[in-house]
Formats: sequence, structure tokens, C-alpha cells
Amino acid sequence: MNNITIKDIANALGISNSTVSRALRDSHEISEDTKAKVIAYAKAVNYHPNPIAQSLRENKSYSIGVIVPEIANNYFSEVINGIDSVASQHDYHVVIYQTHESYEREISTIQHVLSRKADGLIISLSLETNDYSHIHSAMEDNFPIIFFDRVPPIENCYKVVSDNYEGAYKATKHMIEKGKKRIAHITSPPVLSITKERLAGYKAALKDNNIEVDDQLIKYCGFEPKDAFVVIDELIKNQKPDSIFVCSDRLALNCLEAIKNNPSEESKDLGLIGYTNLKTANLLYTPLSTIRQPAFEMGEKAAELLIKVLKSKNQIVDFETIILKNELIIR
Amino acid sequence: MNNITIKDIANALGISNSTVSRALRDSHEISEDTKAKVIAYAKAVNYHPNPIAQSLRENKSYSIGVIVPEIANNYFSEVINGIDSVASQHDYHVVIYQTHESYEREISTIQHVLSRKADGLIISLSLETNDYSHIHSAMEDNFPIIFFDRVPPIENCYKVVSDNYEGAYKATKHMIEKGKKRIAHITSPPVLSITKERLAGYKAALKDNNIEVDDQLIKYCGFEPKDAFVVIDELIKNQKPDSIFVCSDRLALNCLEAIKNNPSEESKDLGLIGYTNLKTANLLYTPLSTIRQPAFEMGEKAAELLIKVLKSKNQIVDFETIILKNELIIR
DNA sequence: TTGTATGCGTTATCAA
DNA sequence: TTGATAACGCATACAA
Repeated sequence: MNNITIKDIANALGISNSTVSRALRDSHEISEDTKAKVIAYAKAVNYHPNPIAQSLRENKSYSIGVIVPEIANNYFSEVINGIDSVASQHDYHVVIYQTHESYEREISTIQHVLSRKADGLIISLSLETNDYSHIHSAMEDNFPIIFFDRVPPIENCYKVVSDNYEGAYKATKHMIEKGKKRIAHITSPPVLSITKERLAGYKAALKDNNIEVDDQLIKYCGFEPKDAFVVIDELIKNQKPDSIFVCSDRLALNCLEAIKNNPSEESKDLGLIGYTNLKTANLLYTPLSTIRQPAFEMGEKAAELLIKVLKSKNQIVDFETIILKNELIIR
Repeated sequence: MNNITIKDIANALGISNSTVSRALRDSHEISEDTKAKVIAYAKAVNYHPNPIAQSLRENKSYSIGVIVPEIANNYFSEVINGIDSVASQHDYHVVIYQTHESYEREISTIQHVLSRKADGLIISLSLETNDYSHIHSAMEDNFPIIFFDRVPPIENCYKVVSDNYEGAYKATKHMIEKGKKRIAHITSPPVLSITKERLAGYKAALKDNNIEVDDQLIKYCGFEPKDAFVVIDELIKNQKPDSIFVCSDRLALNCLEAIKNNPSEESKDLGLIGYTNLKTANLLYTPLSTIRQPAFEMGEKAAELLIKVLKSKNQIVDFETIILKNELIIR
């Protein structure tokens, strides 16, 4: 490997390390003459500063940790895409971790990010997380954290979310406008911020249209295929909905599968709408209208916010919650 | 942030840095007594070694670079998942980069990985790459690289691939067994290794079943939706295939879309089979049998191989090509 | 068994 | 304008 150091350049040119260092950083206290010489030589030998040494010196790693529940999920991989596009522009690199929805892994992963000296963290919480002391302790140490999508119930922090209330409201309203009366709501576990917000939007849309909220039609559902199967089965058999509003990519997939594998008269004319970023939503066996989150843009915003915080390390950047609009795609 | 260093521990306990360092590394030349004291204190103050300092010292970063064309692609995100699962077990962290199929970005990204001092690289080549000098020069520097999926035409290197020939053969044979005679083949640009191998498998299956290869039925197709549209249109109008074998996730998506948006008598009974890892293949509007690559496992293997190379830095690990079987899923 | 001193590559302070 | 030197945190060769 090419391991030219400042020292090598200094020796070759018969000048001192510090002169070389300063010349490379274009310091004003170095003569144009030596500057030119140093830069030319550095280029000739293809010198690159050792970022690890720089990190040690500056106590910065120029890396940002990204923690998501699952990489192999459309929504999250699109967010990561957005984060990467901004981070790489600013010469930060992105280090990715997944929790696989485990609280334990979330704790250890955050530890890892901290001990690896990432400059900051962008995170969407795991499904299991309902205690936030690990978050608080990281925040108390002034470690910059941007939360996105699944955010903690903490006031003073940076958040990037989509307008879940509004998205769910729009989805539900759309179903109502299509003449649906018994709109079931299958959603993620109640601990998640997104679950609560979407549920509220769903309920509000019903109320505003004088449809009574029937708690039997609201089902919290785990992410295992069998969970969806049980829920769908119970729902269709006993509750006779005329439509279903499914939240989250994983749930949408599982529910569609459950319905497909267990077709019935009732399930035939079921109106479906999903809160999902599935790329294949328009190609499915049954039309799936969707509320689509601006995943890529959320990643961009999160990264921009984090970098803003990092670059202004001395001044305080006000805590801020960025809320992005969802898109209703009718199919 | 918690910035306890070895020095702090040494001062607190009134012993020297080196004793602390050795005690923490469980050196045999330190008494059990002091070892215990040091470890207890380190734990009490929540000491974590600074990995950047360690990296500088050991000239290792414990990070592995991963370069893929697109993160937000099922296949690649599953591979990354597999890489992550192995890497994190071995305390390596995964730094992700994407080329967006650009040769330029591939070059600059590799440069970046090198200058960032990643310990090794796992990469799938971009679509545009048809010159391999950047690869050669990295390899000449003895930088450990594992190629996967889209590998370069270089003999002496580490590769993890799936058996594309066999996969395409199986797919084609399956279509033949279903009675199809005019099986079109829509595939990625010819520069890619996977393209050539799959094409060979396709042709072999035809020949073995006494079906003449018709070059008009073989279409190379770019990854833009309109590319697929043009290809599908020409194919159906002029070539009248009775089935299509589509390679790659992106192409499958685009082709399905093109067919759906432009339905015709001919396209109605078209048999479709895809070389894809789409999670929704069983939920599509038209049954899509698939050849599924063991993406997660490919990631695992690639990471295992890389870590093997890294850990045995002195002995030479023989160049090796790992070939994994694909799965034919009939729908 | 423990301590002293040095170096990894860089930047910055202080002198010259 | 340049150079000598220390420091970032850690690990180790060499001394004691």
C-alpha cells in the first residue's frame, strides 16, 4: 500500500515535518516557493494524509453511525441511501449497524458507535425499545444524535419524521371516499411513536366523517408472518371489514401474503391501502394504494441536520423536529 | 463523552501506563493482583480503549469497506445484511459506499476506501466498469479485496459468486418443461460477468433441448424504466415470444411494469421467470417464478473470506472462488 | 513484575 | 519563513 507520510516528504525535500504539514494545509506562513515544491512532490508520490492520525489528533473520526432495525427493508435502505448521498458530499463516511429490532442489540450497538468514536449518530429505534435510559445517557454526554421515523418520547432532541398523523388521515379518508365503512387498521406494536401517530390520524379521519371507531377493527401486529396470518384471519372471520389500512412495509407484505394464501369471499373485495415504500406496490396481485414516506429525503434531512450540528460544535443548534409530508398514491 | 484514558487509570492507581496497558490486555507478565485492580477500576470508570489510537498504533482500522452499485436494491441490501452479520461478530465494522453504477464513482470510492485505511474491501462492480486498472493497482498494493456477484475477469483473486450458468440453465429448462418454445432472454449489459454466464446457461439449456438459439430473442437492457419499455415493446411486437426470462431485480421490476402498462393479447399468456431476489415475487399480478440468489449467504461468505485473509496476514491464503447454488422457486 | 521511553502520523506551540 | 518538540492514546522494546 501507498504509505507515504509527511516525514517522507520532509526527508526527500530536506525540510522539516512541520513545514511540509503547513505547506500542505496552505498555511500563510509558508513561502509560495516551498509550498509549490511540497505540493508538487506530494502529488508526484501520491501522498494522502492518514485519516487515522488526523482523527487521533483532532479527536474526530469523520464517520457517522447509522443504526436501523433492518438494512434489508425498502424503507430503511432508501433512508440510508439519502444519508449516504449527503454524508459523502461532506466527506463523512457512513457506518451502518442493525438492531434486528432487539433492545439488547440497540444498547450494545450504541455503545459500539460511541466507543468507535463516531462523530454522531442517526438512529431509528428498535421495536422492543420502551426504555430510553441508554438514549438519555448518550445524550447527556452531549453526543450528537438525530432520530428518525421511530423516535423516542423525548422533547429536547433532533428528530426527522414524516407526518404520520396526516398520512394516516389521508389514507383513511381516501378509503371513506371510496365508500368504505368498516376500515380495519393493522399496525405496528403500540410502543412505537409512528404507531400512535398513525392511529390518531386514522381515528380522526373516521370521526370527522361520522364513522364510529370500532376498537375491534384496530389490530396491533408483530412482524412475523404468522402474526399477520392470525390477525387477518380473526379480522376477516369475525369483524367483516370492507377495507384494511396496513402500516409498515413488513406488515403489508405479510398481510398480503396472508390474504392471498387464505382467499375467501369476504377477502375478495377488500379495499387495501398500505403505509409502505414497497417498490412493487403497483405490480401486486391486488391494487395497493399507498402512503409513501419520503424515505430518501428523510435520510438527506437527517444527515444534513447532523452535519450542521457537527460543524457548529460550539454554538448550540436549537433542537428541531423536521416533519416531512407523505404522498398518497392511488392505485 | 466518556474520555477516560489509560493514563487516567495509571494516575488514579499510582502505577505506570504500560502496566495498565498490559493488565488490560491480560499480559502474563502482570501480577494477578494488579491485573484485578486495574480491571476493576477500568470497569468502574467505564473505560473503553480508543480505537483510533489503537488503529494508528497497529496500522489497522478494523473496518471493512463495502462497495455496491445501489444499497436500495433487495439483492444488495441482503448481501450487506450478511456481511454485517459476520463482520460484527468479529468486531469489524462495515462502511458502506455506493457507486450508482458509475465507473468514475467506483474509482473514487475505492480511492476513498484505501485512503481511509479500511483493512479490506468487498465489492460488486459497477455497470460501467470495463477497465480494470483501478482494480489491478489496488491488488498490486496487496490490498485485500473480495469480489462478489459482478466480478472482474481476473484470475488470481477472491470471488464469491452464485452459479449463474446453472441458475439460468434451470430457469430456461423450467420454461421448456412448461412447453415454452420461444423463450426470450432479457438481461443486463454484456460487460457484466453475470450477464455472460447467464446467457451461456440459457443457450445451453436451449441446445440441450434441441431448441435453436434465436439471437433476436436475446435482449440486453439498461436499468432505466424506458429501456425495458423499448425492449419489451420490440420483443412482443416483432418476436412473439411465448415466455421471457428476465435477469436481475431492477430489470424484472421494469419489465413487469412495461408489460403491465402496455397489455396486449400476446402479453397475456406470457410465461415469466426472473433472476431476482424480490421479496414480493409471490404477490405480483402475474405469477413470477424466480431464480433466487442466496444473497445473505453470499454476504456471509464474502465477509468470512475477507476476515480469513485479514487474520492470516502473513501466510498466504490461496485465491479462491466460492460458488453458491441458486434456488429455483416455481410459482 | 513493573517502569521508562519511543513511535504510529498528524498538527500546533514555541523558538529561532 | 522555518524548525524543533510536544501531544493525541495506545502498545511494546528495553531496562530495571
